[in-house]
Amino acid sequence: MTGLRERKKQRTRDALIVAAHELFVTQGYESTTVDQIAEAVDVSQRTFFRYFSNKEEVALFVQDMVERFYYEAVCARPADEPPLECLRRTLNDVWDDVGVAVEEITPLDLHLKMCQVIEVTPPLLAAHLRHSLLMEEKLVQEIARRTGVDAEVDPRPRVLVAAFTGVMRTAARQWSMRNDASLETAREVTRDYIAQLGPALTADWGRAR
Amino acid sequence: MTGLRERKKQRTRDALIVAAHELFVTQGYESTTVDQIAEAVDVSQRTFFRYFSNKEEVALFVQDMVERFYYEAVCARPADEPPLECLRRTLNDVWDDVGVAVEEITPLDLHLKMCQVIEVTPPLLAAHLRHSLLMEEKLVQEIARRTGVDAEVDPRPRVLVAAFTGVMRTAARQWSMRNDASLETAREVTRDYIAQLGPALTADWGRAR
DNA sequence: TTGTCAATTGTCAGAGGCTGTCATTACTCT
DNA sequence: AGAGTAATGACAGCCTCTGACAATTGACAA
Repeated sequence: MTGLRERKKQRTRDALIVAAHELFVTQGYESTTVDQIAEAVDVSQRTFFRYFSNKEEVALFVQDMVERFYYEAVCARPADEPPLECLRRTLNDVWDDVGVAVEEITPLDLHLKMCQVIEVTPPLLAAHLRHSLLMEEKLVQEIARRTGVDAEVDPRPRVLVAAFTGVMRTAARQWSMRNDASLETAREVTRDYIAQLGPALTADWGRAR
Repeated sequence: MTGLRERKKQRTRDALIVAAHELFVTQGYESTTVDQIAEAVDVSQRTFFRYFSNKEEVALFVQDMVERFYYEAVCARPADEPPLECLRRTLNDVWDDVGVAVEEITPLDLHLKMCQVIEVTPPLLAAHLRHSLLMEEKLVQEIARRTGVDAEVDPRPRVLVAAFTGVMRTAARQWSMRNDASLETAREVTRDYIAQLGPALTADWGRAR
């Protein structure tokens, strides 16, 4: 099924991603031109734009893949789990597999550095947030399906997902600003933040954590 | 205090905003060129970019103002309120004043239509989300100050704000997709969604709303 | 009022992102 | 091997955005 043509395309795409990310990480996103990326892989600029509809897309490609990965893991869960627990446990279970999936395209190291670039580059951060919002909507539909409620009538699926992903994003952001950017610390920070979701909403913040 | 020079600038800026928003609303954001906007106000394209650093900025100017407005209202609140209550009540109290403040720049009608354009225009939505994130960070600092905790150590301010603003955004999004886009319905939708924050997070969704 | 200074603007040139078109090259399939 | 299709390269061109410099206009003091 995988003809030479398709393998070649795959390789070009991956090469573009890795070359682009390396340039972004070393000299910054905005001061890297598409011409440079194309030249690094020895294709024309026009070809670059046939693989990625814009410069943002190549920067966010791996991130988007990770989010799809998480979404699909949620869908594969037993339907009788309480919604919040489902989101939380998926996060925990899926972590290692994500690392493996990423490595098939780009070195994990490079990806983690790229995550930090995304956080500090306004147009990338903006695009990333928008992509996350699309994924949120898919999660809403899935949670609604699992619980048998209609998301257009009952606000709870949207509210739950909004709150949960909001906290996840915050954790990711905090993690990205540390100097030890490893998968392990990312996991810990995220777990800690999610655990605070309940306490943060209660009226009384009396005793600190 | 307000010399002729300054008044003139203000007028040019407002004219650019209104002209831009009218064009965006009628013919779409992406198919409106900066040249068209500049021409509508009879200034050069270069002058447009002296008032707004990019095309997005003129589209989001009023939105950003509204968010600043909310933030400042939060800061003006008594410090002994529980954090969640503070965010919730501010929302309720500030609503009418926002309408008045907007009218000083652009017709309220136009602004509400512009809100819908933002939601359905990818680059605008992206930039809007990013701006909201910056405001979130300011809210985090304010909540941390009021409650006397350190946001770099205690995750609760970030978690609370992330959850709260996440839900607010969701409400805004849902509202924007209705056909009766009035301030009043926006208020109602938002209030309803915020009220569901507690119930959505509990394990048992047993009885529907 | 008038002259000087500073802020605002217009004009021009140019880089960079992105798209349409068309000829050329590279695979696929019979 | 040869027809058919997909991928690519090479232009040309639009639009966003920036730098530089000259022209204009308001502010303010003499």
